[in-house]
Amino acid sequence: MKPENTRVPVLPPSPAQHEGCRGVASVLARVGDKWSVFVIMMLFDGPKRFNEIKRLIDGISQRMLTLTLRGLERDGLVTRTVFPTIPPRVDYELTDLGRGLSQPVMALGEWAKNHQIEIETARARFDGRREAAE
Amino acid sequence: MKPENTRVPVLPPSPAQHEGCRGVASVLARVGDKWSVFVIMMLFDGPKRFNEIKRLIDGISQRMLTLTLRGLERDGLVTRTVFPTIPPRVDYELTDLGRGLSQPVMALGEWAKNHQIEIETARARFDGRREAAE
DNA sequence: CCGTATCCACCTGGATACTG
DNA sequence: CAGTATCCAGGTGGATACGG
Repeated sequence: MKPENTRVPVLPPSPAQHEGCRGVASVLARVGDKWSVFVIMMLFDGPKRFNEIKRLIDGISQRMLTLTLRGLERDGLVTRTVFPTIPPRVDYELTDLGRGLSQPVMALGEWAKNHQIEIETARARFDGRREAAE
Repeated sequence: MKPENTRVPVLPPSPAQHEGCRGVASVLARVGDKWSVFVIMMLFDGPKRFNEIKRLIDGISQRMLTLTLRGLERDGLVTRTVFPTIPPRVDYELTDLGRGLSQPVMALGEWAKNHQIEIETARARFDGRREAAE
């Protein structure tokens, strides 16, 4: 995984139709990759070790946690500090940038929590109506 | 596409470790699916027709727009109104719920636009350092 | 115009095993 | 403990063609 593997909708030939949607997409790709947001939330209240995060999220594979953390590190959202002790110890911490991003992300999370029921209801209704039309 | 195909990290055995992350995940899955956010943003300033949206986003395939709109409709975020004219005409519009969601989404978009450069810089630095270690 | 259906390349992400 | 490597199933999304 190196450069711009996150292929993203560039809204191509039309120039600046809604102002800088290109950059939005690249961040949204981060937010949307299933694990990044969880990691960000876990790191919100201070630095944590690798396995600590792994335990907290639980369900994430070692591989995915590594990839996610690397991605966040690459984007300058978290720092990785290695303590050359035995056994090795690695701390991950949100950068200022990461803490900044966590604000709107948390807001989104809040909204999600508060409207979760409405969405589930809407889904049930939608699926119900589809079934009625079998 | 019907029920809960959006498989989501449930943070399984540990109960309520950070309060309702389950619902967060399901919304984030919507937000993260590469196109939903764009559609939401396009619909922010009023209802639009199918091909109108398609033209605005441009890069999205007909199939993906259909799937995205269905998903948003299922979640109660947009309404779909069919005018039985010839040729047929279908309008999509944000619901109140959808407009509510668009707030934190827009906030996220704003943040993305404002910090796009920092992230790109961080990426370049990260990739550069990796290359130096070839 | 607004879709649905089909096919298929690619990517994501889990399981597992192995190193420093 | 903190990774890396490999393998592989399943999902995602583009292209294309066709239907109402």
